[in-house]
Amino acid sequence: MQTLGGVTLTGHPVALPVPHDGPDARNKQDIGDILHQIMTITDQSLDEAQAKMKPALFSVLCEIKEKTGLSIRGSQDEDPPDPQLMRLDNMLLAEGVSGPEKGGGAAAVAAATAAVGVGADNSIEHSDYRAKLSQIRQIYHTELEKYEQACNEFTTHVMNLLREQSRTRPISPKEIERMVNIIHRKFSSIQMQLKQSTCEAVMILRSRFLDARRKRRNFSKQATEILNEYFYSHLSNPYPSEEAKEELAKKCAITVSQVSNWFGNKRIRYKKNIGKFQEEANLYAAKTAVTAAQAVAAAVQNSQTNSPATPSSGFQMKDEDFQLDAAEDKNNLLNNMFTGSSGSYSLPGSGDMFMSMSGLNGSYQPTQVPNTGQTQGDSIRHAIGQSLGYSDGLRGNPLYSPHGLNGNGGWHDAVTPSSVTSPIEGANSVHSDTSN
DNA sequence: TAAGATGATTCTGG
DNA sequence: CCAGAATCATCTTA
Repeated sequence: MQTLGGVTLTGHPVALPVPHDGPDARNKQDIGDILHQIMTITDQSLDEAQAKMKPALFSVLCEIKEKTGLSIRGSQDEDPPDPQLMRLDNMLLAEGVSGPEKGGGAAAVAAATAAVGVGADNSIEHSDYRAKLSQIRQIYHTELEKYEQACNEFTTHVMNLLREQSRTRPISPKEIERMVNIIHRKFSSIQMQLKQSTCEAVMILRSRFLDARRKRRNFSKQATEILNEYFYSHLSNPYPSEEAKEELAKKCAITVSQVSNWFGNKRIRYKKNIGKFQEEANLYAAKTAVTAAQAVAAAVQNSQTNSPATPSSGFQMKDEDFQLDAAEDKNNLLNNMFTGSSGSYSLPGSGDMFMSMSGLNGSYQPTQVPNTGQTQGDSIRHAIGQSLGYSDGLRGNPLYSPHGLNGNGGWHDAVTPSSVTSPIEGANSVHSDTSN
């Protein structure tokens, strides 16, 4: 066991050699010996001593540092998931900026599209949106990668530095780890900024995209025609079913919600000013009638060759549920279709045709038909009523309203005779029908 | 360029 | 949630 000044390296005191020869010479020699001894001890074992002391000192200092360090920033070590960061992440994922590469953002485009409702001619805008989105995505990923790389580089650098410094000052691995965490936190806050600005960019892009959609475009003439045809041929109940809407949407190359919008607007505007729409109604009534007549003729031909003549053997025409009950009625229908004694024509595009035809020349009375010949009017009505199975209760219904509008609410309520402004329409036709 | 038309949105009531 | 009503914003037309 080496000693140093009477103290062992482990700190236990030892007895120094006591000189007992001569008082002076002995003392001198003793001191010299001791000094020599000390010198020898120091020279020989300083390194060894250091090697033994240092870890002890190191751990003590680290412990002390640890304690103070923990008290200072112990609370920061917990890393609760930042709600804002989570929101940003979710949004980026939803927008297709982060997440899988292919198809990313398609959902967002679809959502944006559905929210506004767009026609088929917007694929260019779609691709534009997608291109811009992928641009944002690319920038985002490049930046993210850059940040991550920088973060890693810096972390390694700091770690190396700390390891290096740990030779000369008390730095525990735990502290290095903590330092790494701090660096990561700093970088993640930068990342958050990146995510935030990316989100902003996406929002801006999206709002521009949506604004572009807001710029309404009139439907094509063809689409309006199809919609009007449907509307006027279902005037008593212009509420297309979901299937009908889908069909119309398909035909018109618009969305179902646009069809709904259109019908909503149309119902309101028609109801507000029937007179204004009368001409249009007549036009479409006639138009539909022609197609209907053609279809009926075709059906007659068909029925004559096949002659099923069963009441339930209906046939489908376009979107409407036309049903012919008997071959006899089909013939009646054909015979009477274009033979109104008043000179007006009554064509069975559908049951609602009567409503729009009512204002054609003022002579047509949809249900009562007082001034047309009883035979003619009745036969027409009979033929059509018998031939066409309408769900709106046209057939033989004395309460049938020419505009499908009565005083009971819904489509049948809002129009009072006074609101019928058309001079040719004849307010009493409405009135008489509804009051009957 | 004003007026009207029209598609979309928002609010409200059932 | 849906339809009606009011309203907005844009497009079309004279």
